[in-house]
Amino acid sequence: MSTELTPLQQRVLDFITECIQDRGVPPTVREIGKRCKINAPSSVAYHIKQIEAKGFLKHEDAISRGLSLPEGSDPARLPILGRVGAGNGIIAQEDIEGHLRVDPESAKRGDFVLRVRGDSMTGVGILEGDFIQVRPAETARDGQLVIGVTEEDAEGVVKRLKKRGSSWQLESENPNYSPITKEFRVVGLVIGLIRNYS
Amino acid sequence: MSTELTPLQQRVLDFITECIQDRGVPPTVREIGKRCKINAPSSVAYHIKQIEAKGFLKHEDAISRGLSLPEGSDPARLPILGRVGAGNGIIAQEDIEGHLRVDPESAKRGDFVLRVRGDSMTGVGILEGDFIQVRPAETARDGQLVIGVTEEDAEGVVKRLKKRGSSWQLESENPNYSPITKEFRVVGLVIGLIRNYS
DNA sequence: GAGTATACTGTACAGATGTTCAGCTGTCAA
DNA sequence: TTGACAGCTGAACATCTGTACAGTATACTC
Repeated sequence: MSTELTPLQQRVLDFITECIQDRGVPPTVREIGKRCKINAPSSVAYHIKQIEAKGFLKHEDAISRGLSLPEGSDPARLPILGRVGAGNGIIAQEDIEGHLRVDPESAKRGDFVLRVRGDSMTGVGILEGDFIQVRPAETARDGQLVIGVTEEDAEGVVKRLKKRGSSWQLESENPNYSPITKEFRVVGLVIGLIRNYS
Repeated sequence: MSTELTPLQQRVLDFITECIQDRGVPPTVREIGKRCKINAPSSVAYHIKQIEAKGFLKHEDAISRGLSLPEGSDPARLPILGRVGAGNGIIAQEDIEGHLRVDPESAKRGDFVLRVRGDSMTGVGILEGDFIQVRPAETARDGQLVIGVTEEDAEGVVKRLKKRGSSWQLESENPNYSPITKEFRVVGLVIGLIRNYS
């Protein structure tokens, strides 16, 4: 059995998700059939079994509307991987310090969260203590906010990637800091920011 | 009719909440009756009507398990209420423009999200387009970031509440803006910030 | 051509389910 | 005592609902 959903199964699952999220109540097999142009309730039951077997659905037998979305369909749970130096900080060891949940629409598998340290990016509203959502990537475009790592000491910093002349560098958004011009590597893109005022 | 729930109604609501959150499927009137020692399904229906009338429940008529928690009961899913002027903007009509999910640990019932407009708060890293998580409140302490509304035109702005001498004012974090000294009202506290880089 | 798997259809049915209705019980104020 | 009201009961009912079963159609393999 494939682990992928067929287009029809996807439509069924989409409809179930829509009902649960927008209406709060899961649909019945007949409601699904009506919406997805499946005439027999037993056909719908058949598909539900398939979808459940593939892990995209939880189904309680013999309970009306006994459909629910499995764990992890809620806000995506991203690991907090340590602090990132926005000044001269460090991506700490990859110990997971905790988890932060974010909107699943803006998260992809593999994303992680870093905590900002230092004030080198205050010019673009990235403050000490902020959580930054990072999407692993090895390349980036000119001007993007990235997580950079210098070869020698594996420091990790939030910076803006900039092309100056023929060479690339990592620039701060704070006049007190000078750009990093020595060899570095891009390890991820900054795609989100979460801040908590306590 | 009071706006408070009776102890029994609270137990009924707790059970419904428990079912929805833990099992994913709302209970039937008979399941509620069994758990809450109410023998007649019609009694349960009676209580459900009460609870719904008090605004703690949504109930779709004649639909099995047609119970769901009203907007805002899922602390993780906050309504986006419109834009908030960080410069001279406006809290738009309370139309819900969408939803944003946040970490449930940092959300409470009643929280909502506003989108920042303008650049008056860039000094503290609040940029145009950012989403701000707001907790409704009518009072705040000196120095807190708040959502303020001026009496005359119901404008809503993100500002810092400050006491200057004997009077309070709303200050921007951008030298280009002057403080709001005319009469205003605090409607909420800024407790979080979510930014998406696209 | 035979066999098999997948994706359905149509029907039937037992049980679940929301709702209605008539009536009961206790409390509280007039 | 009376009346109003909230809370509850029990029975009945129409409908909803998940499931089972017996088939059909198509595609693919052997």
